[in-house]
Amino acid sequence: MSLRFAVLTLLDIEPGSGYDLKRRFERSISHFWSASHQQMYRELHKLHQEGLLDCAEQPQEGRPDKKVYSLTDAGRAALQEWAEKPAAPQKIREPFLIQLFAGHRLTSAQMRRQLERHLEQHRALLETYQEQNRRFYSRDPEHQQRLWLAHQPLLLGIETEKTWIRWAEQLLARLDEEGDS
Amino acid sequence: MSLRFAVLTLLDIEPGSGYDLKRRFERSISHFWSASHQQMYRELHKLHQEGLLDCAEQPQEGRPDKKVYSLTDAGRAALQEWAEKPAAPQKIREPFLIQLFAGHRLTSAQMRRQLERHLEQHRALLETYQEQNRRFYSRDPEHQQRLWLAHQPLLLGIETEKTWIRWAEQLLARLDEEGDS
DNA sequence: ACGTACATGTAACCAGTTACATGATTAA
DNA sequence: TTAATCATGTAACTGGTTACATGTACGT
Repeated sequence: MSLRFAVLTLLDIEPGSGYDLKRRFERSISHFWSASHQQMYRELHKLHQEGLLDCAEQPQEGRPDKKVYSLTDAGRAALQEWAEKPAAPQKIREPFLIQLFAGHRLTSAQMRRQLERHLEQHRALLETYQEQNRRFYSRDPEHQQRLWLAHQPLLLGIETEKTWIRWAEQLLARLDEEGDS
Repeated sequence: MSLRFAVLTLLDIEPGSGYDLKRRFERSISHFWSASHQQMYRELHKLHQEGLLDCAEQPQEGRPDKKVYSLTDAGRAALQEWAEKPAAPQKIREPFLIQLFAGHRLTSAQMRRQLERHLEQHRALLETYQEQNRRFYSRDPEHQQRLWLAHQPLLLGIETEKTWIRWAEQLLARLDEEGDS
């Protein structure tokens, strides 16, 4: 259910084509929800069929035609209704933690490598989040004011990554203490 | 792919039936990976077919027969191989953050209600995690020593929940400041 | 000649959820 | 007699991933 409302939300802010949407997804929603272009197109067709979206075909020169989607009244109503409803909190799904759980099958050196690899990945992710954060604060105050709510997930992302990194560093320190036991 | 290795990991620690597995899942792995009993049975059948599991049928009195699964050599090899391999870090998938993103469709009172509802849920989750943590530390030192690695995901869960709660509280405070703008 | 951006799709498959089905035992 | 626990499953559906397909334009 979530993808459809992510799509409706983006098109509510500004109409666009499937291709457009994909890019806007990557720049914003992808921090907390991702989707491939195939999913996007499938969802757009379904939403169109159900009458939640209008579709205007725009012929273009030298490029494939564009299908520009926008919300119908029914679409806006559906989005509104969903936005007010409680959303079920998701559980963590992290394969790496299953590997930790299976840790008795690894030597402590292998375990270290696994942890260090993940640390690297999370540090890199933190870096890109912080970069995006800096970009946000370097824009004009009007922009910051207008989009402050939409900016909050990024802040959560930053804090979550820091938490993960702290945890992994402590675990590494503990692995050192324990030696090869 | 993760479910199959979660199953293999649990059966590597101790053989058991599908029903057993389900309960052990709930007590341990479910903090970071969940599955329904249907998924479990399906996975067990597949793993058995592929020769990664042995199955011993145990007739019981007054109860349905039990199928006790345990790893074959091939199963242990597959688990080992997977445990050494890098695991792709998962992205956050949190519908609530999409709702935040669609925040312009809500009044700030509605937004407050949504946030408070989520805060409650995360506080409750933190409580149950901390309860499990206390139980762990109340057990004998030998037990703590033996399972310290498997206990780490719970610590991560606790810190993650705290982070979430801090973030939501700050957001609430900010909503108050902004008033009904 | 090669890659990237623009633009849209089909098909097959895998993973996860929901609903339904069966049937004995035990404790309130 | 009602609900919970033990124990295993089928079927239909929804959501997500991977692979494949097509074709122009523009820069290097």
